[in-house]
Amino acid sequence: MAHTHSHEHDLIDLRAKLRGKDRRITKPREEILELLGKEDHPVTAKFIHEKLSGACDLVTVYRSLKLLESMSLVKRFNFGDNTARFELISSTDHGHHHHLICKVCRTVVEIDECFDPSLESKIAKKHGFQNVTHELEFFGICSSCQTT
Amino acid sequence: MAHTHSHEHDLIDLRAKLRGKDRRITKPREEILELLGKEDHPVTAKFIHEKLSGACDLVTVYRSLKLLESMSLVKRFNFGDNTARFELISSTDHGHHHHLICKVCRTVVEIDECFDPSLESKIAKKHGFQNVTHELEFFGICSSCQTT
DNA sequence: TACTTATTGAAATAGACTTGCAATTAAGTG
DNA sequence: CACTTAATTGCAAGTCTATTTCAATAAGTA
Repeated sequence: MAHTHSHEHDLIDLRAKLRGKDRRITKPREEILELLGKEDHPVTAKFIHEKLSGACDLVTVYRSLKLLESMSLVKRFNFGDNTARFELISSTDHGHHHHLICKVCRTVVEIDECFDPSLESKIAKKHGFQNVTHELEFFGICSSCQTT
Repeated sequence: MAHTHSHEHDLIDLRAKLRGKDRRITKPREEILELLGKEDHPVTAKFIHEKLSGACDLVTVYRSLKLLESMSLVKRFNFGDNTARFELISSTDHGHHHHLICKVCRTVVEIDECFDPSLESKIAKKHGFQNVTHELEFFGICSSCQTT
């Protein structure tokens, strides 16, 4: 999702969630969060590390992302290429949305649509599961990559 | 999906698809296909290698799976744990179905339900994509793992 | 059977991610 | 502010999945 709003809110969120948890507000964590606020699509740890160009170690990026994910500030996505991608959880959709990925050029489009939630509850009920969620991504060939 | 039918068909399929393609029918390929025919859920390359206990190298399992996938005999799934899982493509659903995975014990349930295909075509049209498909998996907590 | 070449096994390599540990630094306290 | 404590970082090393290289092997064909 495009984050056209200020990122102030995310940092305030970070501070609030860290406080009183024996966790600390550090520069890498703030920088990563700020960077994610500027991105329109999920990005890899490597990408973040390169964008931050030496501000911190790649290991710290991995560790920070894991922490931010556990605090529900960031969501992890999997586009099937053995590389985790991370996106800031927006307050509007609470991180629940999907993507349309071009199989050729890997272009990513953010998707707002989703199927009816009744399907999920139906499946949960049928198999006795609780807290059922889903991961859904679409794949196809974008207009630029179509051989006409 | 449970494969209660004979696996003969899959082997015939393999032979047919390999023939005339400068590809060979080998023991590892047949054994992997046969093993997959007996499994009810997607399995990892490592699992296959262990089940075949030394019948062939793990590298050969990876290579064979990639080949079988390219021949549309096997489908690759991703359950979000950085490990590819493979399942025989059944003739009934052409490999298109989903799973419900317990976040605690990793139990897998095969799911037949899916959302209305119109959602997919709607998304494809909206963004100018072609050949749009999707990957969808459900996650939750199974009845045994629920803390009552 | 002999030939051609796809396939295999073994070791090396690649890439994403994690872990151990000493050095650093955030944040509370006097 | 100085001091203390423990969380955090950086670096090196280690894991784990998967791929590549290349000589040896074996499938399919004449």
